[in-house]
Amino acid sequence: MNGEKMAGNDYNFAMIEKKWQERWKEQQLFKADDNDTSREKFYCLTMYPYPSGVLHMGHVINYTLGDVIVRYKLLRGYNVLSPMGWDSFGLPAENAARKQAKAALERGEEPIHPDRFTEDNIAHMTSQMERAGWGYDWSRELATSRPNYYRWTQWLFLLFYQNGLAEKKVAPVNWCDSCETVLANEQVLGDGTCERCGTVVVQHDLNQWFFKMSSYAQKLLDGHAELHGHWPEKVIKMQEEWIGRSEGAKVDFTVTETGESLPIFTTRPDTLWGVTFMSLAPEHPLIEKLVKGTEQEEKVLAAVRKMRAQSTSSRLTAEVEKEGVWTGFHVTNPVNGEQVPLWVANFALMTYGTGAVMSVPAHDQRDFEFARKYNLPVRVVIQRDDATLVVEEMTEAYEDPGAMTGSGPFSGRLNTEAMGDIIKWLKAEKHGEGTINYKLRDWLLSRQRYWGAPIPIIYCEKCGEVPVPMEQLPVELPMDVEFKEGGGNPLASCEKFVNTSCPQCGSAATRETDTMDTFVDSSWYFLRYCSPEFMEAPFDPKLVHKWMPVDLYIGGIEHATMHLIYCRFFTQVLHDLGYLEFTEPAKKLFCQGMVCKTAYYCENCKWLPEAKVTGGSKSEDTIIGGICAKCGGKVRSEMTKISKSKLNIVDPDAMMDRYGADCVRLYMLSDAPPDQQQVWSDARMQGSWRFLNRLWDVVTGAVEIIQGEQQEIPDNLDTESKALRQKTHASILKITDAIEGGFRFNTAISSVMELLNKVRSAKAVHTGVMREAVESMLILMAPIAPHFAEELWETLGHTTSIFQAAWPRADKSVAMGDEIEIPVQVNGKIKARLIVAPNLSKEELEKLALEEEAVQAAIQGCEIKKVIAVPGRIVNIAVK
RNA sequence: GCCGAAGUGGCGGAAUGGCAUACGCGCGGGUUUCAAAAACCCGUGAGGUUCACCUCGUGUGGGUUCGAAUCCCACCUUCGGCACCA
Repeated sequence: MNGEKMAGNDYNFAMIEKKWQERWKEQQLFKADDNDTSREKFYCLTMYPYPSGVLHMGHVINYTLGDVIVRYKLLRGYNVLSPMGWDSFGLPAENAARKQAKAALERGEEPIHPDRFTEDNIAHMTSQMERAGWGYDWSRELATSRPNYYRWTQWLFLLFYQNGLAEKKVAPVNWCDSCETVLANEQVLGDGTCERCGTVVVQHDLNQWFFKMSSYAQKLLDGHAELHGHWPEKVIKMQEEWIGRSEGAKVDFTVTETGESLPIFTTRPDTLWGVTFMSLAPEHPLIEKLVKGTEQEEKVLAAVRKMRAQSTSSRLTAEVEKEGVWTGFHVTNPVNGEQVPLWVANFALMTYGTGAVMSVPAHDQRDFEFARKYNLPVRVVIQRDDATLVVEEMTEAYEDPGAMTGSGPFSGRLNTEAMGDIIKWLKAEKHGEGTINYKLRDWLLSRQRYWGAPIPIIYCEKCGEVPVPMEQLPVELPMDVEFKEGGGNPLASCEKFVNTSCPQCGSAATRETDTMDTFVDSSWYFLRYCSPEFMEAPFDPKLVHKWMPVDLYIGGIEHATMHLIYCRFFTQVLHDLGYLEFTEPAKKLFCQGMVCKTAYYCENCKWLPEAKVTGGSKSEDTIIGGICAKCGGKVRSEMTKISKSKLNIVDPDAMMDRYGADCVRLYMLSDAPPDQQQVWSDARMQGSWRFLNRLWDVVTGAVEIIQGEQQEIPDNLDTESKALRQKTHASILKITDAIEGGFRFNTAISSVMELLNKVRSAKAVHTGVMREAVESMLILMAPIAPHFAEELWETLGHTTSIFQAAWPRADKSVAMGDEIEIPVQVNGKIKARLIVAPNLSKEELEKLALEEEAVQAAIQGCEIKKVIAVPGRIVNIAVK
């Protein structure tokens, strides 16, 4: 059972782990008590998984961390809420159905429905989770694809709709050809590819559903104040950048020829007098309107089409050559009445500001490059103080502070100082006003796919867009729909679903066939866990009040600008609508590191599994100088995140078969702090295994000695017993600190190892001291290796679960010991060591240090300048 | 380009102003064994050496301090995020 590498007397993890998993289930160890008011609550949430069917190492580190903290908090006496559920809507289930639809039909079978696919996966992953020993209150389990959950997702959509926070509008949106759906801004990566599948996203103007998240930009930023110190600064920073606040002014230009208003946003109103042209985004609606019927219409529209065809991605990278076309029109600058040409430029973005940019080539690098390319004038209105800018000699824009020139009433003033006055002046002169702009856009939530929560809207010819009455929810997904590859959304072709009657007037109407982004589902699941059976609303306010906010949220940093923004947005909206008393969903956020392992790459055969690398020599866990078994080419190695595509995956099931769940859990936490990258190493896994077996041997070996009548620990212990007792108490202190001060389980584990080494080398210690050491080790290890600790706890004669024991309390004076070693330095070099009482005074330390023979020798013939004695730490003698 | 984090033995890492390299891995030696594995014990930063001793040593160069891996300045390297956002 234990695998070929294990010796015969290794502990039998398979039997033990099963036994305790069953006991915990019987005892309902992880049942959170809604009615308990005596214990403090602790809501520990780990990001729920998409039920792909199998656990991967990312899940293992995430859920192990959560479970260790849950068990630690149980030992500290908290009423812990540790729920688990499934992010079970989404493309893979639907794609699987489509993919095998044809083959199934040929066999005369129905393809596997996404619902069955999903539920089967959930069943399998649940058993994997139980096997890993992760403790959840399964009575609160939820799956977002079940009607009793998505009914409330729909309810929340309607709530947002009723409050003007959900709307359908035409906008330029991201379309992924491979996923056959639109995507939210947050789901398009920096390089313009789909976050899910890597396909380059294209832009279309489409009529889509949005949540008005942009109106929460400031609130989302303000909320960070509460999160500083409790969320990783990196995540807060990423959100700040994503929200992208910038202060500036809105200034009203007008189209000279037509008198139409054309507002712009600028952060540099101090350069308004240097405007020499205006740039419009290619998507700007004004372009078509203006050029219609003019002689340049064809030329302008052709250029605009070309610019729009460039994907978002290439438009967004700095290397792309600036391109533009003159519309034939001009705009009038309100500050000086000047008329400057109106251009269309590929670097102007419709999705930021007003889609129109005032161009000041002397003081903006983009405008400068554009002006030089199209021979547009450059005018200096900010002078540097160390030299004089001369337009003809400039090779780049001058963007630093300086004195304003040729700027009407502001000439002569330092631009940075005048900024506030300029904005006041603009307002007084009715040319514009100070304003704040954000990069954050509205959240595009509709998806042209089947496997999601249907958007509960009906379209009626008479009444228009009509929300489904809340009491008619859920709008259920029809089960008998047809899946076929490239067949579009099966909902749209399901007449039974589409055709309905108007809830207002009763006449024939059609349903919205788009479903919601799965990030909508996950924006409120933590609320549902508080009252999973509640049937009057998405959550029971009383229970949400009891459990929320989440005390600790654990998950990957990849959600920094997706899920973690969305769920904050939902929480703030629900707060503003009076449903929640708090504005932030999670008090503390912890992001675990990636699990990495060596991957191998051959120029010809691409990524290789380790088994396909031959020759070379193995150093640690990496083959160096190996050869590709397929083509004989050289293989290079790279330490990288475990992933299917790089063929360096580790199968958690196989590891648990071989070493047991406790050992895998222990290993995951042993090597590095959990927020750092973890390096997977089979060799080090063996180290964890050895440690568990040593501990097992020590405890089982100690049973006989300590099982007799319990002995009080006397005051006059022998030296060795005293030393062990001191180590025990010092370890408890150190381990508790390591966990409380940032979940540094790696140092906690090494402290237990040190204590174990001490116990092992102890010859004849007092049995009370031995019992204290051994029991402390077991409780300290219980969160990490729970089955193992339970079994030994029982072996020691305890009849209740170790998780009903209390976390050990350290006596600080015992932990300190009676004597400590104090190094004595001369000019910073150690010359001697003193063994003294820990509380020995500064004066006595100084005296003892100077009396030391080695110190005397070292300071012979020198003049003592200063003696620094730090009680309990060090003595340093500075000499000349 | 901008912002941030990090850089310590052969390796993962510990020490956050006071004994650098805890703990573990690996490696070397030993015990046990017919043998191997496992287990156990000892050793393991580099260089020197008069071997119970000395010198050097935490990316590089400076600085502050009695004392710096830790604080400050500059630089190098690696990783991460952002990047035509007006």
